[in-house]
Amino acid sequence: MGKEKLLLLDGNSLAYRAFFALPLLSNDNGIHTNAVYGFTTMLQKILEEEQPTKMLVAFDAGKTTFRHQTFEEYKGGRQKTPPELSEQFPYLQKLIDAYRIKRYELEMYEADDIIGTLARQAEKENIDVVIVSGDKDLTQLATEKVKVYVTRKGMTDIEQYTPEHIQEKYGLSPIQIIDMKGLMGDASDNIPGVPGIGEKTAIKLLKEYGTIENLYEQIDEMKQSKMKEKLIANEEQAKMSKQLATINTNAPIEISLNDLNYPGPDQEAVLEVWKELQFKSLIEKSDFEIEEKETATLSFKIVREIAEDLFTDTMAVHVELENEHYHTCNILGFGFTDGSNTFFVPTEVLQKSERLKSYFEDETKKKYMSDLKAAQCILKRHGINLRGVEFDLLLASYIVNPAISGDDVATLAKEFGYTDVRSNEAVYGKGAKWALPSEEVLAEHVCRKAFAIWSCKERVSNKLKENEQFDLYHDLELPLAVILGKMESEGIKVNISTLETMGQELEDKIAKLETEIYELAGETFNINSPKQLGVILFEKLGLPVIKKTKTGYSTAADVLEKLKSEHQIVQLILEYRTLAKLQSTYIEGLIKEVHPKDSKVHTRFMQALTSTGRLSSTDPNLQNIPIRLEEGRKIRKAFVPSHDGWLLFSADYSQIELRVLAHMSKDKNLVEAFNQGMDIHTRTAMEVFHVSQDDVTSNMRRAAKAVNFGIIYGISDYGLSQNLDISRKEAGEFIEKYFESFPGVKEYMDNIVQEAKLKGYVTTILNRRRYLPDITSKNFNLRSFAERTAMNTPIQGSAADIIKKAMLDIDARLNSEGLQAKLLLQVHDELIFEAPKEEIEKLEKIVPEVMESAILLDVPLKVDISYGETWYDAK
DNA sequence: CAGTTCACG
DNA sequence: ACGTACGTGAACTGG
Repeated sequence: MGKEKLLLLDGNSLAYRAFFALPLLSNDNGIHTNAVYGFTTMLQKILEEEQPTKMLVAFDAGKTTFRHQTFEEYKGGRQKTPPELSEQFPYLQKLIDAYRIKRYELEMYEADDIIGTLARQAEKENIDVVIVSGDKDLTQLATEKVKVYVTRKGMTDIEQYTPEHIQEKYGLSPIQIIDMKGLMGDASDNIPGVPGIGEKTAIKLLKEYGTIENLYEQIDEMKQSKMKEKLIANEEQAKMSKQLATINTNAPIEISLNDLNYPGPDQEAVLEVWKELQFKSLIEKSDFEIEEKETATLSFKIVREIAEDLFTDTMAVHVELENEHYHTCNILGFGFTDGSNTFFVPTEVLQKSERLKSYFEDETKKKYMSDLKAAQCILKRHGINLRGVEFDLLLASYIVNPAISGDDVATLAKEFGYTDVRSNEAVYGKGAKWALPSEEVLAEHVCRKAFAIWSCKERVSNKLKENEQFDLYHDLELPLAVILGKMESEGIKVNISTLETMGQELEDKIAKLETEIYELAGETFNINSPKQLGVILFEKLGLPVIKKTKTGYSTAADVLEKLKSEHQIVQLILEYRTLAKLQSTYIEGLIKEVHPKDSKVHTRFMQALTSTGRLSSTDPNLQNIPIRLEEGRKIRKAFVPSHDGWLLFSADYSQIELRVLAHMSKDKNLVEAFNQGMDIHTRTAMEVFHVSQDDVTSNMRRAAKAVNFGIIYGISDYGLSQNLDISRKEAGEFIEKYFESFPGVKEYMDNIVQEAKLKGYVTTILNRRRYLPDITSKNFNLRSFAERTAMNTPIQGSAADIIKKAMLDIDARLNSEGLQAKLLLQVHDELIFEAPKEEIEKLEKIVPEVMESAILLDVPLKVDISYGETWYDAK
């Protein structure tokens, strides 16, 4: 057997050291990871260099130790362990266990004493010892056989304290370190020492006298000095300090050297912890075999004839799509598994087999999927009504953590520790290189996705239950996906010729503006290029530079607005921008999205994307169709009902976010304002400007409105000053006055930021979560951003909860009333329907009633409705 | 593919 | 002292 080597680590001091040495990293779940990361890098390095045969990480047990009996204030005045560090200890322990390294702590003793005791025992057995710590306290243990390593700056930079090194550095032997501390004290442990004696003096004295005891025996011979007086006056304290600094090498440990054998890491377990903490760089460069190992084999069949009993009662089902545009693309195949039987069904079977179709439509056959909405929509195009979906990995993952990015099964499954799915890119290639692989390869890929869904279901569901989010997922998002799918499949009709006519007119106007702009500029250039435009405005024409971007001059609208009076060209550019935007995005862009078959646009509502719980809309985005300016608003004339004799019907929540704020903050004044049914901006103006309702000018109301927005966004004086174009001081005064009038809001905002710091996340009315790891950042910008987010997300997210719930309720109600009216669009606080004229009267009553009672708040919800022949007229 | 701008709530 | 309002998507430029 080779030479034994014992490696002893001081867990607490290393964790502290790493925590303060490294920036405050965190994973997607908002758990901070820097201390564990630093510890890991140090550990990896030391394992490689030292190749120990025995190992132990020692921890401090509790607050009080035997040293406190000597000196009550030992380690007094220490800052409490920051919560960002405390939360890391469980992970640190998990990691150490994964390495199969022994951990130990002992009541009333510190890690130092455990280490000292074991070091001396090992020495007697002629075993080499290496001690690693984050501070120098342990250097007193250094001998011929015991090396003490202390980490410097980073974590992997190490200073070796051998007796020779200590001799060189201090001119003392290791054991004299204790005497040195006795004389000079140690501020971090609150060891007093002798006041007025520092490192230099202590070393000088010890070189002469050897030990504190010896020094005091011979002190009479010392020549008179201030120092001598101090030493005499503090003899007791010096001796006590030495005692405190002395590591106990005879601690009553219940662990022996034989228990410390180190068998090497459990690589799989270590990787598991690294993945959880997202130590991506470590995973990549680790020589652990796991990442490279072949994914576990999965046996599957390719099924072309559907037997009667092929489908079991509960299965994971995956519908593989050509691309993300599920309203237009093809199905590539189907994967199924019930955990023991896994098979692939080629797309063609859909035409041939009634059984496959009825399986999808059979409500009693429970299906676990990922992105049920996509499957529902594409199957609908094949005349199939998907039913019985009980689990959706995409939605469940989103509820667990909306920050999880990526919507393919491989990425999602990975989040929950299942890695045996290849990326789509690896299977198909990307961009121009995209190609269908052989059926065998495709089948395996699709089957693996189904298997991944099956494997993750339990874990994700448990996580949801643990977070008390199962209801949000199961009773809100899951049924909502079905409704959104219906809305998307239904689509909204677009009158292309209306758009084309508008496009013609725009083209003329844009051409005219172009010529005028070139004339005023004295040359032609690309007006759409901020870079070229900047040169014209700020160099050639010499206009004052108001704002800069990273890359040059800002030519954004708010800047140009301020330059209007400086030069005629500015106004023309603003007009050009407005029209060019309409033309490219809303005329040309929209026309491209109209399906020729039905003259409709079928947007995709992204249900697992935003960090607040809102939906988003793409291809086309129907949530940002112009309305604020009349020119743009006319675009809405092109959106029409899909049948003659039908109308578009719109219902929108009035001030939903401020009402949510009133509810959540319970601010008396704000609640009262809504209960009285007042115009909230006017009311805010009355409070902030101390005037009566009749004396509120339109400017005051405008300012008050901006303040209200600011409150929702997580107010800052700077932001408000930018918005209102006033000084920061004035903006600050507005805010102050607002908070004086609505103290409950102030209190709520303070509390929510506190809560976010404590828990690492904020929640909405229906317990949707958003993690905010940056809330404890030392970086002002990151932290401020997280604080504003903490204030905004519960408001924006709760409003999203409310309208989502309303969509479920309205869908149920339309069905139960047997109405033909169809919900088509959602625009954050607004629902758009189409309905036969004859149903309008009913809708006028039903829709507000249902929306207003979706979730009951401490203040009433108010819904305004309108309808007309086009979306434009539904105003 | 990042940066800028601008449309919406 | 720090330098931004919150949440999105699309079009365009230019490296």
